[in-house]
Amino acid sequence: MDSLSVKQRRIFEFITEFMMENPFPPTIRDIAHNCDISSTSVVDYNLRKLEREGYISRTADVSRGIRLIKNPDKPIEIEQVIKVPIVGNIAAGEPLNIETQTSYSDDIDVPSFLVNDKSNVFAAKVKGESMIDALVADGDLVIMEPTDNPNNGDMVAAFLEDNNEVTLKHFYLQNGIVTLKPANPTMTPITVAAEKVAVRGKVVGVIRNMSNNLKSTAY
Amino acid sequence: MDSLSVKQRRIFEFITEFMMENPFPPTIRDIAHNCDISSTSVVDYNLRKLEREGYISRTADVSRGIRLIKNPDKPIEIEQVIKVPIVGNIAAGEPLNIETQTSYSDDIDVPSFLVNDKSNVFAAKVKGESMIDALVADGDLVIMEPTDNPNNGDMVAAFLEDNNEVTLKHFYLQNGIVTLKPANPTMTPITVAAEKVAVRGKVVGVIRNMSNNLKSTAY
DNA sequence: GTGCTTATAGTACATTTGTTCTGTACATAT
DNA sequence: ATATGTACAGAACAAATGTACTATAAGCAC
Repeated sequence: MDSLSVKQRRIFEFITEFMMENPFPPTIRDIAHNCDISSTSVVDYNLRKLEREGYISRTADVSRGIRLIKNPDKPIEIEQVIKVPIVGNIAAGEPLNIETQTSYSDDIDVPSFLVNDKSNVFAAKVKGESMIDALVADGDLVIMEPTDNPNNGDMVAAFLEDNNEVTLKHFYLQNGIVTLKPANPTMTPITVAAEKVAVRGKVVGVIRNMSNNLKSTAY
Repeated sequence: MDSLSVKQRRIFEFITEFMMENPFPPTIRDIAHNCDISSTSVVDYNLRKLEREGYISRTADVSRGIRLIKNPDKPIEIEQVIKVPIVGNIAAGEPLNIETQTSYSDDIDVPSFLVNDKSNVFAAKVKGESMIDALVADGDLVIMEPTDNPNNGDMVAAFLEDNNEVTLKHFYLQNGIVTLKPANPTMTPITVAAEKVAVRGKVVGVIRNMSNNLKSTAY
């Protein structure tokens, strides 16, 4: 008596479909008609069960007072898109200042599967071809999660003191020595003392927009 | 008699707020109480005006049958996210069959700025490291717009008859000869006769998810 | 002034819609 | 067999809710 019956699943599915086409939930009778149920009481009966099991929530005495809580089939998808601030540009030779998060809300909508319920992620636009060894092109949008002690193997945005530049590489720390490996195996890694490296964030995603890319990459 | 009155804006705003907190629109009386209107007929009167001006749409005889159409203050933001089907994998040596768009709706939410109001775009997942010269890594999601005659300079998914594989390259056609240039300038281009190349689609975006990338790219 | 439109109020009505009650059928356990 | 719980049907009820009608007041044109 824990899982849902066929009818309950059918009802839940119908409510989901209905709410994709309408900005309001169906009525009890809408459900009855569409799920081949002859009595409103049966719908109520099954809705109570759905509510008890936590799949929906209802507001008493309110027409269409149904809220979808969790989906029995698909994994719970709260929001399919998350707003992420664009904090600036990443470019070799220029520091990436995350603090300069000015009030102008230059946000971007990022698919939630890139962000995995982390709340403090941010985005930066890559300027120049200098990150090409990390498979990141000019104009790419890099989604990052702030951290200053990444795990080995993470792709990070690292500030190199000596070169005075931010670079995207895979991070490996061993015995106080940091090895930064490019994503492209044909390029050679960089090795520096840990004190000379400041990790700004860990890359969780890259978005490349080529739909209005007019520049002919002739070379 | 074209623009909205203060009360109409107030009503529109309340509906918006209400629908941010509830999965259903307010009733006529909800609006009356919250907008300091004493009569349901006045709400109806103003809703009719809002509908005439195109800000909302109503469904007759249906409780809470209000839909928000456009916002008088903020710019219209139709959808910030677009569902795109994932049609399969791109991998060297395997054909990319777009036709195999089975009913299992394996869709993905893509930020609309990648898709630029094109409706028939699709996505494919890249398998293997063979596209690395196009700055595309294993596991990347490639967003494509179907076409068989791309413009010069477009990044395309091209099927090479001789090699029997799909590859991502910049496309250049001249005198019946197709030149496929990798995105990475250090790699060398491929030159083939036009008949030997079948372009499947034009790449409009790339999405890379590294948030749960557990494989250590050790090499 | 008259006539017209706009904006509002009050009220009544009809429909929509959630809730409840009673009854039946079936399976399962005691 | 009796009891119990689940699942459903039908109907009646009450509350929620959209719609319509009438009336009043203010502004504006003529």
